[in-house]
Parts: sequence; structure tokens; C-alpha cells
Amino acid sequence: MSPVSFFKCLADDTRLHCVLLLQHKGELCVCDLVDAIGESQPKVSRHLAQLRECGILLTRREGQWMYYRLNPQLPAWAAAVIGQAAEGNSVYLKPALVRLGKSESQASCCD
Amino acid sequence: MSPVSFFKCLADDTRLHCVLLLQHKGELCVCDLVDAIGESQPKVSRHLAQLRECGILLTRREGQWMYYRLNPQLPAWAAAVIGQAAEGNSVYLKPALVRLGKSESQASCCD
DNA sequence: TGTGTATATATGTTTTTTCGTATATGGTGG
DNA sequence: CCACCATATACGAAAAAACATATATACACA
Repeated sequence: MSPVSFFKCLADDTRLHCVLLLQHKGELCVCDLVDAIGESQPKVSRHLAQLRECGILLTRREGQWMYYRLNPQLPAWAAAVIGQAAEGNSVYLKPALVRLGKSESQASCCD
Repeated sequence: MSPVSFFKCLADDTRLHCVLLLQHKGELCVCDLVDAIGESQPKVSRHLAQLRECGILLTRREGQWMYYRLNPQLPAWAAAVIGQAAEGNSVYLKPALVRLGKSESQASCCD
């Protein structure tokens, strides 16, 4: 993966939220991400597909639900970039994390 | 600077080359960058202006020449991202570094 | 002041990206 | 098989980014 296409993947609000939330939470299903980010399901799904196609995310199906996670085989520099971005932008990420916490404390979309 | 706009700045070949070359060399004038990257002067100049406007680069004028460098006051996470990107992509950067070395060994554009 | 060099910007066009909406796919349970 | 849910994709429209080319600015030096 070229560095430019990697950075292109992070250069969108929806995609960056997905990546940073997954870096934080380990694994999430699409409905969790839709709730946390507050965008339409097709929009989130399209961006997730893009992140998977370029190798940043992996998926696992469980029944009706599709779980996304960071690809553990990312080049070290790319994983480090994601880690730094997550560390340095907790303020940017916080609202989505709060929404994620709320939907987890209640009956979640994927229980 | 929002993380998304920061990553947008790195999500272009010309801009990423500029940033990584400057990370490597400390300070370069526009003509050095034009030679190293092999793109037209207006194109490089436009991208440099964009990097300066978003706070990633600073400039210093010396006579006819304009020298660019990384902004030392970048947020720590952003500086770390640039560092990681430079470390992990020496292959991507190498051709430009070679061209830079050649033009430096000869009479340079800005001597 | 006038010429030459380095760099910046303006303009119109083309390409790329993103989007909303509609629809398709794939699995679950009746 | 059917109705339902979660997710994915297709498609045309709209918005954003990048481009080539021409021109402007700023400085140096005669």
C-alpha cells in the first residue's frame, strides 16, 4: 500500500472515525459504528468497504452481523501512524465514543 | 488543525514528497523541490502554499529564494506521524532524494 | 530604470471524491 | 417459502480537488 493511498484513507471524517474507534475498541459491528458516528448506514458501509479494500480493516461475519477490526498485519509505520492519531485526537473522537458507550449500556443493535 | 485536514494534506503525491523531503533535509528552496520531485514549478508552488496555509510548513525568504521547512510547533502527534511516514517509506522517497543529491553536487538552482 | 530569475497566483477545465437514494444480498426465524 | 433484519452495492448528481497554462509579483543586478 502506497503511503499516499494510506493517507487518502484517513483523509475523510467518516473513515477516520471508523479507524480510530476500531483502534480504541478492537472490534465493532457496522450498526455500532453507524450509531457512534451518526451517519447513514450506506455511507458508513461504503467507507468501511473502502478501508477493507485497501487493507486497513479486516472483517468477520457472525450471523447477520459483520464485525470490523484493524488489520494486525499493517506495516509497522502505518499502525504507528494510526496509534499516534488516536492518542493525539481524543477530543475529536470523544463524542463518538460517548455515543458508543450509550448504545452499549442500552440494548444494542447487535445483541 | 483537525486530523482530517492534516491527513488530507499528506494525501497527495506532490505534497507528501515535499513534506518527507523537508523532514529529511531540514530546509529546501522551491527550485530544489521542483528538481527533486520532477513536477512543474506552479504545481509544486501551489501545493507548498497549501501546506503553509494549513500550518505544516513555514517559509523564510532569502533574496530571490524562498526556503520551506517543517513547522517546529506542529502538534506532537502530527510531527510523530510525519516521522513515522518518513521512516517507513524510504523506498517511496528514494528517487527524489537521489535527484536532490545530484542537483546538489552540481551547480544548484539556488547558489 | 530595465532585464532576468525565482516564486506565486488566477482562471477555466478536467478528474476524483463524496453523496443520497434506491435496491440487492445474505442470514434468521416463523 | 415468507417476512424481517443487517449489510452491501449500484447509479446519477453534486461537490471538491487537481490540473495546465498564462500571468503577476518580488527581488537582483546592471
